[in-house]
Amino acid sequence: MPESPEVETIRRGLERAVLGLKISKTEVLFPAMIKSGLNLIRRFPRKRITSVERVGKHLVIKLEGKLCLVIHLGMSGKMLLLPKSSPLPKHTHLVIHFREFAEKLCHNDPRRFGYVHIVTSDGLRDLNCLLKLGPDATQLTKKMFDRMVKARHRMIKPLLLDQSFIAGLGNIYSDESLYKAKIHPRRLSHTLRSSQLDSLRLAIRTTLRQAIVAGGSSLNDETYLNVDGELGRFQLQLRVYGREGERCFHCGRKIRKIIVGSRSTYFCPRCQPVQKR
DNA sequence: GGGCCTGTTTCATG
DNA sequence: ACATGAAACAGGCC
Repeated sequence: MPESPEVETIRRGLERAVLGLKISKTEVLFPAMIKSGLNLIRRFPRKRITSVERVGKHLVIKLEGKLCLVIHLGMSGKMLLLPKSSPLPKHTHLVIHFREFAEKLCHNDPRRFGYVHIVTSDGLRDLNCLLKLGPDATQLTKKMFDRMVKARHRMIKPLLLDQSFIAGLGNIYSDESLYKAKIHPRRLSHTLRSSQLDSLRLAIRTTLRQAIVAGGSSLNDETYLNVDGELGRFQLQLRVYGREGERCFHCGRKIRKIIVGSRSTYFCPRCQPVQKR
C-alpha cells in the first residue's frame, strides 16, 4: 500500500524522531527480509543517522561510516517507533535501538512483499532496485513528461504504475490523478494531447502533495500507519478509488471498477470518457 | 479451508 | 526493444 505519499510521511516522521541519533544495537528477527548486506549490520552500533531520504517508494537511511539502509515497504510494511519496553508486534523483522532514546525503531511487514538492502555509499550507486527507477513523480517537467509518454505505446494507467517509467505512483494515486485530469485509464499513451499530458502531470503533483499533507491513505484501518502508529487521512478525500457504485462528486454518474493491466481500476465513465484521440 | 485480493518483481511469450 | 500477461510472494478476509 505505501506509495510515495505514505513513504514520504514515514520519512518525515523518521527525520524528526531519529535523525542524528546514535545506534546502540540492532536485532534481526527475520534475516530473509535482508536481500543483501546482512554482514554490514554488525557495523551499525555507535553510528549516527545522518539522513533519511526517499527514492520513489524506497526509504534510504544513511549512517556514519558510509552505511546505507534501503527499505522497500511492499504492501504491508511499516516503520514503527515503540517504547523500548513494548513487546514486538508480530511480523517484526528488524529492530534498531538508540543510545539515549526511549524508543526503538521496528521494521514490520506481515506480508513480506518488501525487502531491505544494506550497502555502503558505493554500493548504493549500483543498487539495481534504485538504478532502474524513472524520474520521481513529483519532479516531472512539462517537456520531459510529454516526450516520455508519447514515446510509448501503452495504456496510460499501467504506464503510470511502471516504476521504471516514473517512480512513486501506485494504484490509488494513479486512479485519482487520471480522474482529476479527466483521462480514461485505458487511453493509449501516444494518443494523448500535450494539453492533456500537462493536466495529468499537474494532477499527479497536486494529488501527491495533498496526500502528503493528509499523512497518506489508510484504507482498511489496518494497512498503513506512520512511525507513530497513526492512520493517514487521505482516504477521506479519495474521489474514485474504492468508490465502485457510488456517485461521482462532479457529475453524479456511478463510479465503475474495471481491470486494467490486471489491476483494479476505478474511474468515472462520464468525466473520463473513452477517447481515441 | 478454499478462493480472492492486495503491489511489485520476475519470467515467459508475442 | 517493447508490450503484455501470468506467476509468485504471504497473510487477511469472507
